[in-house]
Amino acid sequence: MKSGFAAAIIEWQAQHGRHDLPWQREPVDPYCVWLSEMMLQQTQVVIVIPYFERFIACFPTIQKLATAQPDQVMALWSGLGYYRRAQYLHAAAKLIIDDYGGTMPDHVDGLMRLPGIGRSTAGAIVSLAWNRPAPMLDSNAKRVLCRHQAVSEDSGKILWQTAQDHVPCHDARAYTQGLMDLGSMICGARAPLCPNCPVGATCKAWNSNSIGDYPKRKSLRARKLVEVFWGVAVNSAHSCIWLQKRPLHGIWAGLWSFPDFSNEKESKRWLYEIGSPHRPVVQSYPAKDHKLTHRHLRIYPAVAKVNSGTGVGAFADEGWIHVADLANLALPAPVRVLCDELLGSVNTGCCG
DNA sequence: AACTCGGGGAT
DNA sequence: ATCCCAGAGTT
Repeated sequence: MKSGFAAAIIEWQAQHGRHDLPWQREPVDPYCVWLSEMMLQQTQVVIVIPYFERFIACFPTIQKLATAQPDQVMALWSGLGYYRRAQYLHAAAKLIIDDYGGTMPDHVDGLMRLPGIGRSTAGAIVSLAWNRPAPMLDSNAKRVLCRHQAVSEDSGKILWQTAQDHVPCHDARAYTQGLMDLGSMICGARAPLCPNCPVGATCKAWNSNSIGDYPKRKSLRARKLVEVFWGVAVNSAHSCIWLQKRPLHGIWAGLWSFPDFSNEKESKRWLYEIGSPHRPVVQSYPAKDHKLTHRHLRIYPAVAKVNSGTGVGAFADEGWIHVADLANLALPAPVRVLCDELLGSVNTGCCG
């Protein structure tokens, strides 16, 4: 259908929307659109751009990604969070090469069979990559549609139907991009700029002066405080630091971090072991608070400078890591920060 | 329906 | 401090 709503969004997007994002470069590459959608889940454009540029420079095609080492893929995701997304992306790339003849599915159902791609991401990819009609319902679209239709229910059924109903037959790319641009630039969560909105004339929330009621507030739950004790062994003479790979389930699955213990005594005991036969001086570092969506980590690093240990090139799942290799390792954000404080600049690298 | 899974920007 | 963000998968 061709509604006035869609037409207004499309026209507004052409005039005021974003046209210079890295994944919009012509000719539009479906793989780039897919990568961007994966990276953008639950985060923001300004955060993603440098990660996207590094990733696409290293893995410019699905083929390159499919044959990449998992550790290298994870390293390029290091700091971005929600690391399962990187594993899904990598697994999906392999599926496309091995089972799909190297061709990305170009329809919603096919895309949704790939790991990490849900209904919204599939719809975004179909419309943005191939300019074909498909509904998309990210948080921008949700907010715009909730307000425009004055929908207070949080159940997805109504909103998905609404999203489906508004998708235009033509210019699906501009429409989807326009919904996202509008949600981020005009119909924002905080202070919507309704007088500038291209669909304000038909917005039920705006016209009933009840913009603040939509979308419905999510009830937030208190973060649980979790105390973690890190054993941080540093060999300054060799510029290396001891890290181990985390378990494959739970927080920071498969990323490299410091050995963690449930109390300070255990972390210090471990430091004396790794430092033997010398007896390292263990100093307690200031606690670091790291807040996640539903946890509040209070990290107590115990730091010891030890003489044993040198950088090792071939490691299994733990060992001395040279400062130069940290750039190409998947480290959780607070781990990279602490490495940086102890050894100097440890930025995320590109390729090896 | 309720959880899990990160991190940082904006106010 | 609090809220939010181009969500998906599991239980």
